[in-house]
Order: sequence, then C-alpha cells, then structure tokens
Amino acid sequence: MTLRHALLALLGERPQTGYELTHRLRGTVSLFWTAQHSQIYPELAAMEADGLLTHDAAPGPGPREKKTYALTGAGRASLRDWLASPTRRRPPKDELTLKAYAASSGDPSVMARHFRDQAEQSRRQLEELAGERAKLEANPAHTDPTQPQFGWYLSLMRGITAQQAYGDWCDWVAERLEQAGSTPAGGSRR
Amino acid sequence: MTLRHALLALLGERPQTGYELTHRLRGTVSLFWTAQHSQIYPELAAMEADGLLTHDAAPGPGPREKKTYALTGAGRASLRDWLASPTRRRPPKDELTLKAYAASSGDPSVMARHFRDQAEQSRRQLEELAGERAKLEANPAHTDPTQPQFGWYLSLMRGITAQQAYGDWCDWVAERLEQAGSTPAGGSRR
DNA sequence: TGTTGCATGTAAGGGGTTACATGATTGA
DNA sequence: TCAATCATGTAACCCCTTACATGCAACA
Repeated sequence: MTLRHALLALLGERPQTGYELTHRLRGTVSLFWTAQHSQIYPELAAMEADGLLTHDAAPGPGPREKKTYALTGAGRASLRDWLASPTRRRPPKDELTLKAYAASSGDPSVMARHFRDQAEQSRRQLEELAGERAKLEANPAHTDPTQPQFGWYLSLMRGITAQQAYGDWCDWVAERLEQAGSTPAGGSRR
Repeated sequence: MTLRHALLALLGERPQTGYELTHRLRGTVSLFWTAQHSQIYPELAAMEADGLLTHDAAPGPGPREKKTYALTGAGRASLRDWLASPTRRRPPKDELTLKAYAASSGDPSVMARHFRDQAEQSRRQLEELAGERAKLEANPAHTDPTQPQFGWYLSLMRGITAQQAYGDWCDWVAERLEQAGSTPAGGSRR
C-alpha cells in the first residue's frame, strides 16, 4: 500500500483534489511514481475512512461535488512514520534490459536500431528535465529543507542522473550490437 | 504479459524446468525481472497450451513429475518477434525517491542516515556485481553475439551502471540532508 | 458544433505476492 | 533428527490498467 504514502507525500504540501493529485502523478512525479484516477479516488475515500484525511466539499463542474482533501493530525503522523521507516527496494522491471539479455536470440542490426531509438528518446527527455532543473535552481527555495521545492529538487536530480545512465547504456549496447552486425554472424569460431 | 517474454528469453538458451527458471529469476536476472514460482508454473502450462513450448516428463523427487520445457518453432518465432517489436518504457516506481520528494515533511538527520544506509547497501551489491563481471570477462564468449553470455554481459553492465548512479545519488542526497540537519531548521530566512 | 479541461465515480480483468500443500533425498 | 534442496502445484488477496459513465464551462 504505497500509493497511500505517495498521496500523503503530495498532500503534505497543501490540500488538493483527487483531480489535482492525478495530474501531479502524470507530471514530474511520474518519474518515480504513477497512478490512475481510478485508483486514487477510492484510495482517498479509504484514507478518510481510516482517519488520515478530511475533505471540504464545494459544488463541482459536473454532477458530483468537488472534494478538497487535507491531512489530519493522524495523517501527518503517518507521513512522518513512513519517512522514518526503512525502505525495501524492490527490483525494477525493465523490458529493454530483458531484451538485451536475450540479444543472442535476435538480429543484431535490428536490435541496434532499437537501442539507438531508445537512447534518442532518453536524450529528448533529458532536455525537458534540464528545463525543470533550471526553473527550480532559479528559485532559492530549493536549498531550504523546510520548503517542498527542496524535495522536488532532490527527486528531479534522481530522474536526471538515472536517465543519463540509461541513455549512455543504450548507446553503449547499440555500439556493441553494430560491431556484431558488421562482422558476419557467428564470425568468431564454432 | 511480459512474464511470457521473460520465460521465452530464458528458455531460448536451453530447455529448463520451472524450478530452474524460478531460481534464475532470483539471481542476476532479478536485476531487471522477477517472478515467483506460483506465477511461473501456470504460465508455462498456458504457454504450452498456446503451442510455444513442449515438455519432457521424468519422475521427480516429490509426488509430481519433473517437467523440462523447451521452445517449439512457434516459441522461437515468438521470441524473435518480441525482440524486434518496439519497447514501451513504463515508469519505474521507486519508494526511496518518493521519500526524497517528501523530504520537507521529515526530520533531515533521520532521513540522511536512511540515505547513507541505502548508499552503503548499494556499494555492497556493486561489489557482488563486479565479481560477476570479472567472471564473464574471463570468458571470451561474452564478446560473441551468438552466445548467451553476450546478452548476459550487456544486461549485467546495465545493472552495474544503474546501481552506480543510484548509490551516487543516495550519497549526494545524504550530504544535502546533513547540511540541512546541522544548521537549525528553517535557517534561511522567514 | 465539436473539442478540451474540470471533476468524480465504478467495473472488469490482468499481473503479482504471500501463503498453503505435498514429499523424496542429502548433509549437518 | 532437523534443515535445506529439489520439485510442482493451488488459493486468496492486493495492486494496477483500461474502459465505461456523467455532465458543465470555455474556447475554437
């Protein structure tokens, strides 16, 4: 139940609606956590039932009320507990690395193009992230550990360094595959 | 249904039992894909029903037969198709980065220790991976694109570079948090 | 008039983890 | 005798994605 912690983390900054939370989990936050609105709305209701949240209702644009959720004391305590608790790292699932693992079963030149594409995509995303970084660094709040921008900056840098490593690896793999593709298959010995 | 592709990738090297596959998905392969036996056995049965696999049965140690699965022609074709198909990268979920994001809601010095621990753990795992790397590099097959060791090497290097970037980031975060912890909270202005 | 944004909800189904269940052989 | 390794299977439950469903306001 880590979605719960993600929502506590986001609501720790300020009260928000499910709609806002959904959009934040598609923006920069999506670099390390994602969720659909269909998951978020029921979870917010469950968290309120558990006493972690309360909401203010206002007439909404559609047929239903607009609900702005805020942390309760218990919610804030739960957030602090989670931040202090040990983190178990569960292994990421990366389909592209899996393909690299099975490289000997595929066509080297086709796969090389594949990895080049992925590297290219990675570079494009890095440019976007560099823009975000510049924005944050222009604001001195990103060095103040009591401001949310501090955490934003830390996690953005994770995104940038991870993306950098990923892109570099893709290029390296592509090179190895291209070398393999130019010398005829099975060209070593047999 | 990517578990299916992972199993195709592993069986592409040689025929194996569900038990062997389970253990490989806990060793080096776990760096980029994992699965439990409770997931694997039914999937192998489903793949056989779909004509991708066949099995040889032998008397097993327990009450049931031991089944060694091998790719059929269709299985091998499916593996090649997958390798040539575009990969959609789905965002990884990283709880530690989420905690960094929420850093302003926590105690800097407690969190700093947390990130130091994680960096330490990362370094220990890197040592293990370096051992694996040395083993592979001692075997010249790791440069031959027709040998499974070629793919093993590619994916192992992904694990190493990713782990390196992760550990470095953890250390960097810890430093920032330690600086914050030494100067009294809210020490900028107000 | 048609699309985008705001705003909330439910349902179906796939994927994954944890736990239950069985039983022989080997080594401490 | 007790634990670990080999070996396969099922059941319950949680998490997540995709799709269905509603309806107002603003803008092109």
